Amino acid sequence: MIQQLQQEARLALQTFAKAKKVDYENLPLVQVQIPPSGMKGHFTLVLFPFLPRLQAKPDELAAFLANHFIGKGIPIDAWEVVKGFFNVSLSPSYWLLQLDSMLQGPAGLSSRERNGTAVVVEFPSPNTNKPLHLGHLRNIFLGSSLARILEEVGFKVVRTNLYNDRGTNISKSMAAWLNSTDKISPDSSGIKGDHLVGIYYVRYSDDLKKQIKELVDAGMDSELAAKESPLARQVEALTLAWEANDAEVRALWEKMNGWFYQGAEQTFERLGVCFDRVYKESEVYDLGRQTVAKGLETGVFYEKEDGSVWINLEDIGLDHKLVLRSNGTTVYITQDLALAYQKAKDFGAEHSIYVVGNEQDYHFKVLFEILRRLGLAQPEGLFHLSYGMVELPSGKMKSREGTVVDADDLLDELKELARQKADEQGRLNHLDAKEQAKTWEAIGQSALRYFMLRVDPKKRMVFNPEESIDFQGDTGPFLQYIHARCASLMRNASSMGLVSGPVSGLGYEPDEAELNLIRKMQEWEGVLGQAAREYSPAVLAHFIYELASAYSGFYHGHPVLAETRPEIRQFRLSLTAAVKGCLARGIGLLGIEPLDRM
RNA sequence: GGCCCCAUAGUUCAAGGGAUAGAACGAAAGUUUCCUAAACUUUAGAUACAGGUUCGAGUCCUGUUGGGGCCA
Repeated sequence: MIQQLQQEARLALQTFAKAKKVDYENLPLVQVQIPPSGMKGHFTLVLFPFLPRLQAKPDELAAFLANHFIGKGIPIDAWEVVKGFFNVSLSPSYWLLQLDSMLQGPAGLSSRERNGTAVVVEFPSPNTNKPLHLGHLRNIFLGSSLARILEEVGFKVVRTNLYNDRGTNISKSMAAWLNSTDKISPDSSGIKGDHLVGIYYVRYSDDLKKQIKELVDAGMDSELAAKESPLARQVEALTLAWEANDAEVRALWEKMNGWFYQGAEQTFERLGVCFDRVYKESEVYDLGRQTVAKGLETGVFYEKEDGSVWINLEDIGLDHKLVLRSNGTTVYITQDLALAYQKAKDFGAEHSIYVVGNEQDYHFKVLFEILRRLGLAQPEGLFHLSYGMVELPSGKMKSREGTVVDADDLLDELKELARQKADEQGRLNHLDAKEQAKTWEAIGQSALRYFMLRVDPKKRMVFNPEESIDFQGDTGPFLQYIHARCASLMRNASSMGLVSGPVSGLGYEPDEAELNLIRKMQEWEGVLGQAAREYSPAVLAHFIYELASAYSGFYHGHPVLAETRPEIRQFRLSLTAAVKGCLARGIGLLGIEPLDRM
């Protein structure tokens, strides 16, 4: 309806302008909004911008528009003008018909022109030397929710993941493992593989610190000590040996990475994500050299005397950027070039989205520019979904200070919290143990997911592990709760022999709260489109909360099954069914499994 | 040193250049013989500072301060 009002208003204003003999071709689009609560009307058209241009008074313009709308069959019931705001109300029968069509099933999306277009979404691309942490969770939630949203609006989505499985980081874990006397494995210790690799990584850091301190105490410069310590040298040697294909080092590397994959995949499964294609840095990095060689031929890159290869990006306000070291080893961006090439070959996708933290903004600016110059990508098809860092109240997470919030631990804690709450209130006693456990998990995850997704991806966010996540108020469990209540109501209805159905023939005039709910649901398509356009699940998250909250208010003041007048009872039951469907769909797009009982 | 991002109630988050800046948590008060009280209702409380553009600025521009990030 918003679109229809906008289009018709445009036509009407053009006609009006013609009659006034003023420029009618460059009129801006009319803003159509929802009026603030307390104002009359279902929709607002903002007339301010047109008043001087059309030399008209608000009343005059509003009357003209109202006439036009009515002439076009838009069921205007009432309208009024407040300052430059033109508020229109539609007839109750219009809203009842709207509800009927919502009950038919999911609102059809009109923007089908994108149908079938492929888009690659890459996330969360972890290093293989440490288990997943809070930051990865934000990444995963964003990536997987965005993938669902894009599918919903008609894209064909390919989910990819890139394991950063080689180089200094994993060498550090390997060094610590080699130096250890215990040499434990996941099988021997029962420790989850990714955590075990992380334990050795931390051990490396601790030992390195000790070695550096000893050297510094012996009088060495601290920078030199960091380079010259035995551990640092060992790591360098391991990395070189890996590059040289040393069989022993490769075997150990395979083994420890294998531990990591096993652990990480377990966590992915718990989170309900799976990937269509998994890349490993070790498999593509060599291709990077070829890509650089090609770029040298075509003059995109240039070579310095020492043999290192660079690109000059001064003309777009960036500086010179290294793409290949003088010793022939690749840098970070070399591999990304290779991977982009590989992805283009594998999927030929027109769109490629990288879900990566905003500390890499500069990196992606450079990467996209290089890809463009190499002719490997259409610039408008590339998007860096740059999300803000997750911080703790004490500041950034630091592995050195042991303040990193582990993903698995956090999921466990939230599940436990959900269990405690449910137990206190004896809520899930009627379910069997398996169902109970599933429900706790779903509640815990809904809390975490919603907590992180409701924040604008671009913004950094603060996570307080002490207070953990609330289950009250603007939270995932609240959404679940409202959905479960709707489900419960529908169950009770069906045991009374009542079912939802068309409402337009009931002859009932909905009140404000009821109309408001229908109007809210009508926003679904616009909200979904915006979320997809802006790559922002947060937009959808806010909408769902508003809908849930509005229903909650309605529920308290409006008996449904207890209502004695059959037509009202039938209307409210159908309204509830529609809200439940809308909530379930929205929650699902955030990656949250909607619950029927909690 | 160069470049990028951010600044809204005590706290965590909203607000396509439009009306009286919305929620939630926390604080204060209330609601349960009634479809799930993880709920509902009410009260108090905010746009860092200084200019500018505009009919209209939390939003755009400039500067200042404060915070964060990136730079083989």
